[in-house]
Amino acid sequence: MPKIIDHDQRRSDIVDVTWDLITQGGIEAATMREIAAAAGFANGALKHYFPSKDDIIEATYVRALDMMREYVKLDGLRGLAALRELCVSSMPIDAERINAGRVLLTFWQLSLSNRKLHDKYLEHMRSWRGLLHRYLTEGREDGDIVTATPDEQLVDEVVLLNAGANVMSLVSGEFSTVALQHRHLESFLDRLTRP
Amino acid sequence: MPKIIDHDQRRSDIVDVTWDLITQGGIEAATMREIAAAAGFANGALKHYFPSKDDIIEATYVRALDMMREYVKLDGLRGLAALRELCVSSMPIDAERINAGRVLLTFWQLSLSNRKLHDKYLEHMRSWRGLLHRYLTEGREDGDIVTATPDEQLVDEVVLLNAGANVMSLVSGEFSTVALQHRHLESFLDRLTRP
DNA sequence: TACTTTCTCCTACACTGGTAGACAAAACCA
DNA sequence: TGGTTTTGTCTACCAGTGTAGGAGAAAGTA
Repeated sequence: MPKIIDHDQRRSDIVDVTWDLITQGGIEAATMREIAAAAGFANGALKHYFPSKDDIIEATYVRALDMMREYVKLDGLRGLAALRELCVSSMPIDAERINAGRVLLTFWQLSLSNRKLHDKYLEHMRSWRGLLHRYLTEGREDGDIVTATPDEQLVDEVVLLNAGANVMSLVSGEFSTVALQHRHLESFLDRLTRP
Repeated sequence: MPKIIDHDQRRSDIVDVTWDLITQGGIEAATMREIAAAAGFANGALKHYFPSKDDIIEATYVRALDMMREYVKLDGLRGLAALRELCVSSMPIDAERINAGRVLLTFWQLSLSNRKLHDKYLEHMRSWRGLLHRYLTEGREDGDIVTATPDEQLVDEVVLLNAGANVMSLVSGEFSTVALQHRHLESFLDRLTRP
């Protein structure tokens, strides 16, 4: 019997390395040779864990979407409080999240010519928007949220602000600061509580 | 004397073609051979008009930024009216502008590893934000804009909404519709007129 | 018509990418 | 200890890429 390797762990390590490469040098830096070298292997070693490069990329994409979910800690929260937590923790407010934004930017582009990635993103959006809708509804039930603006518009506004913040924190971070992001969110949340 | 060619016209044609290729297949589709073929030439014909591929890409980038400026028709407008025009016409509200968003998405990514492109974008942002600031100031002078929210925050909100809309119209256009974009802007502009 | 300059095409070159396959190394079981 | 199967290395291949250079075509002038 041969050497025993935890394949899932290996795959996870490879995705870690791919993530870092994309973070630092974009998708162009994530070549098979680079990924293998950064993971401490020679060129052909990855093939036992991923059939092709596309599979590595896809796994890294899934990691990015999962990570956005993991940031959110909603233990027991509901309504307006949950909404606040969801919004704050999905904005690019620290170095790690800004890196995640870079990965996201990469995959937005890839998903425009890759149906599988695109479908994954749509599913992610559906679930994220679903959460936002739910907390808005709860907030209205609790009487905390009383604005006349329809929920659909509110949800979309959060999504646009989030996507915009992810882009701008990368591309013009000297203008779109973290402090401004917090102000945007406070302004948004404040509006919810007024008719 | 040889055949007379308008070099500027040629360069413009080449940029047109490159634009279309990026629009349809992303930056990967814009290879020298593809660009030449789509422009009706053979491989080596481009070299008389652009020294290298990077120069074609850069020229296409400049075109993208110029296009965003050209959309805006501010004949004689000032203050709140000018602000409205500036906001509306820079959102991805039709097919052509959505295509421009795709080009923008490509260049956001490129500018992360290309100082020259990055500087160009920062300059563009500076001028765009400057315009927004100016119209906000005028609007306050005219008494149309009375909100207590500071201008810096308002400017950044427009920028984030715009960037987010550009991304989302490409990646999840079925959620972030053009109708919603108009609603976001109306909501934003309406807020300016209230304390 | 002949000449000169520009433009265009074609081929080639150096390089990089993903992928496949042969072979060596390692590790566990009998 | 020996054998078997996985794991890892190395080399090679093929398809692309940007770029350079040379040969020919085109076009205007003398």
